[in-house]
Amino acid sequence: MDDRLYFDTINSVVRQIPAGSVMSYGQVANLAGCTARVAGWAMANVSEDDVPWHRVVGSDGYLRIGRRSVALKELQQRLLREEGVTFRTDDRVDMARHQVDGS
DNA sequence: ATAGTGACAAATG
DNA sequence: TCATTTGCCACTA
Repeated sequence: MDDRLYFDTINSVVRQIPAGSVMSYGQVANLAGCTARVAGWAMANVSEDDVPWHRVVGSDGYLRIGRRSVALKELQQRLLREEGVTFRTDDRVDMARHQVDGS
């Protein structure tokens, strides 16, 4: 796993997300110059502590964490709430308020 | 080299 | 509105 191609680029993009804001995987992917799947792969394999992976959510605002990792999902939700991110009753992020305008 | 998989997303039916 | 398909790119067996 030394290639990391987009790995580093994606990490740097995610690091620039301000606290209290979120980005969709597609948004990160666009800025990093790759596709949404690669962004998801990068988040799934992130191992550095300075990467706020919890600020990356699905384009529809849902916290998508595969393999039914409920604990991880709740962790993400908790971290976001600490930063002032508000959630709707559907357990999804209020994108209109917190999504970063990259374009 | 081929096939299957995945923390995605947009298009279809 | 929900379920399925397709496009996408990297990884693993």
